[in-house]
Amino acid sequence: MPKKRVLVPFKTGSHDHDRCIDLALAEAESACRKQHLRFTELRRRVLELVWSRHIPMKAYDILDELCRDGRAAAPPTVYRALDFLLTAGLVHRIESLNAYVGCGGPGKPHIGQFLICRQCNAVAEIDAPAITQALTQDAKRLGFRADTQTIEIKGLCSECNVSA
Amino acid sequence: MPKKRVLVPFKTGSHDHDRCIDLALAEAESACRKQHLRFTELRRRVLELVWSRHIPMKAYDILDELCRDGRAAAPPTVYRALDFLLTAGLVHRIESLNAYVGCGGPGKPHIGQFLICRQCNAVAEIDAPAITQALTQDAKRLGFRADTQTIEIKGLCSECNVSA
DNA sequence: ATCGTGTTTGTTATAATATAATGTCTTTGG
DNA sequence: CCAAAGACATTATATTATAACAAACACGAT
Repeated sequence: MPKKRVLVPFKTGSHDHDRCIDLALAEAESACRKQHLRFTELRRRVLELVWSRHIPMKAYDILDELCRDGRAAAPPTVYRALDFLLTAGLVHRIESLNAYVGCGGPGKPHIGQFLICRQCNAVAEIDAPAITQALTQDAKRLGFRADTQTIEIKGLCSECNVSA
Repeated sequence: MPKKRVLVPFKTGSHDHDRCIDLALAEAESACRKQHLRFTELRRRVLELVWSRHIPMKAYDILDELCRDGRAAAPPTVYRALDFLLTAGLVHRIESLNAYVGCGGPGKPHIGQFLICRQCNAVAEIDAPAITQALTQDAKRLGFRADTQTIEIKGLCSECNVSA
């Protein structure tokens, strides 16, 4: 079984976040080229906005930013771009927040598990195949064929834990 | 470690569903009495509607039913009742569907994991402490103190699997 | 019993999230 | 270059959820 990995660690502290963004955009560019998907200016910008912090971004916040860019933008503008990014495996949707985060392991298909800090909203993405498989197995025992998993854990990240 | 349990099995086939409802209402009644919570007529009716099928119910569908009852009802009517039932541990919210299902193990605190059929929408609730604990443990290794978990698996239930 | 207090419900309004439908423009492959 | 498909713009509307305040009700203390 593949080993557990931390796909996106908590990054609440200061770090060179421009590098995170640049890396994500470069990976996206390359992933899209490989799959013959069009990584348009709009999609690139939306992905950049999703990655603008290590916290989930809401669709309407992204919309506001696009408008601030001076771009003609309405809800469908954002939702279409997000759909594309979701389908391309470049972002994940956090169901319990109606919000979106950048995917930490684009290219390699995986089922992400998310840790979400109640306090600072920081999100970490991990990939624990043992859990994925255990769930799939448990489901199978009930005759259920699992195809997608939504796993979102809320709590306090290490920094907020200390300060709480 | 407590053993894995099926709290609510798939019940797509025919069964005496009135018994499911009656049982759920009786358990709710008793749980509320124990905790000195008011199980009002409205709350009882909303719980009954949540349990009306083994599929997730949406807030506005519940609202429609309340109106059909002839009751004065508006969105807050439903959301307040649902909040109460959620807090009392009598229903669960399915985040990925914005919908609600009856809790299969009220009284005993637990973290439910949900299996949701894409085809017929049937939902089963299981309680697999091994998974809950593995996730809590993985989180802990990142300094994250988990307090709630959202686990929702989509796929095909046994019946839909056969007919698909 | 009844008064005061906190809880529950009613009511109106509005916020937040998401999609439908249609037309135009752009890209791409032939 | 042209045709077809894909991407984007635009308008309207559907869906989900909460804020704010008033009225009704339930319960304990007297």
